[in-house]
Amino acid sequence: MSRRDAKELKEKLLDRGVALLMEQGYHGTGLQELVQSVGVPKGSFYNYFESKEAFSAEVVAHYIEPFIKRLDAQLQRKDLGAAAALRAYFDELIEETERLDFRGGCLLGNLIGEIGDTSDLCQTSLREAVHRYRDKLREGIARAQREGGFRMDMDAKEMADLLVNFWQGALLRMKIERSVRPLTQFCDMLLNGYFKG
Amino acid sequence: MSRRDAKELKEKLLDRGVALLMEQGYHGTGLQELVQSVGVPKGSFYNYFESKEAFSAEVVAHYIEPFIKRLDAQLQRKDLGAAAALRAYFDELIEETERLDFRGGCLLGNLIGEIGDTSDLCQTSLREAVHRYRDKLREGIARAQREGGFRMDMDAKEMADLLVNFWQGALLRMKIERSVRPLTQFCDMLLNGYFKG
DNA sequence: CGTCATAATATGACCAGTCGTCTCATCTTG
DNA sequence: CAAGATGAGACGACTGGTCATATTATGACG
Repeated sequence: MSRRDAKELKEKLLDRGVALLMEQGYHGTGLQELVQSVGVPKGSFYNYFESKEAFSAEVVAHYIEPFIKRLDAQLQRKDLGAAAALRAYFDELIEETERLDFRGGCLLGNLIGEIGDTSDLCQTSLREAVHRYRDKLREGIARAQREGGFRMDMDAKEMADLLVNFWQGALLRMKIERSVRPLTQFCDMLLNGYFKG
Repeated sequence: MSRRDAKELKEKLLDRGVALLMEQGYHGTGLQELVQSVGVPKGSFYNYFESKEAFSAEVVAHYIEPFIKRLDAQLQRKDLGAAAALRAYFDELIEETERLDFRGGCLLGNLIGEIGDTSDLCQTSLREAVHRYRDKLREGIARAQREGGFRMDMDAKEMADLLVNFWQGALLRMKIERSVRPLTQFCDMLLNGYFKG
């Protein structure tokens, strides 16, 4: 197998890892299941990753990047202010959640709950991923403040932290209620309410 | 072993189940580990519980009850209004979290993330536990509204949902930041801010 | 340009251990 | 004596991880 294929293979493993860890969690997902469903021999896995734990830490980083990109894409839109772009971004996520029948939620939140204080490696990876996400949100919030869409008497970073944390909580609740209600309530309360001042 | 002892044994299994599921999650906890640490032979477990899944569903109910009792105890205090009692309750939890070195979080949140959409039995049990907790919070919030401590222009049930969901999110964040900051931010923003109107 | 020794990588059978579940002969108790 | 509790262990499947072997890529040399 050539080196180029090898890179694609690693990508495939990470992609599949996102899906499996989302569906079944860390301990619920076996390496055998992972490699078989990708078509990689079991032993080969360890050519690409040190361990299941190290693999999962990479999966976390692999998972969050597209969300940051999508958020950034909304913030780049010329037809929307930053406040409206944030709302558009979360509306997008809510719609997606509904399409997926309220399954999954956020891989970061799920893994934090399951192994957030038992795996140092994953804890670090999870913290860094959350911080990158938070920083992108802060960017949008700060611009919304300058544009007059959001209140100015709060630190943008603090607001971004509220947003991230509350969103995680709303996603958990969504999973057991099987309803978008917690998510829309989140938007109404923060983006359309508290943050407007 | 007499019937009375048997009842104590079941209680012991549930208590230990709370601790183990909290530390290691559902798939991370083995029945063998559970029964050995309680001193029950492995086979006996199935006299008390149908399956690991049914056991976990019972653990969930067993877990939440003390929290509801503690919240109720604060609400019964004659020296505090309902708003202050709620704040006192969460302050108590925050202090406890710090003592435990930011470990664990909330069993409900952790299990929702891990198996909230793969185990129907547990999903139901989790939803019911959250609802009981939410209803007790609503009780306090409604009284705080009547006493003039909280804003009146919002439904108490909706406010209780916000409280529960946001608290779960803050607990997740606390775990990876290893700091009470997300929890105090939660109190400041909701109890001392948004809810006062 | 072709050859080939060597280095790098891929492979999958295999390890020791654990999983959740269930059985059943034996023992305890009302 | 009947009914339930016990406890040792069987069950097949699976766990994360290893390693000797097989395959492939490499680059100096003829």
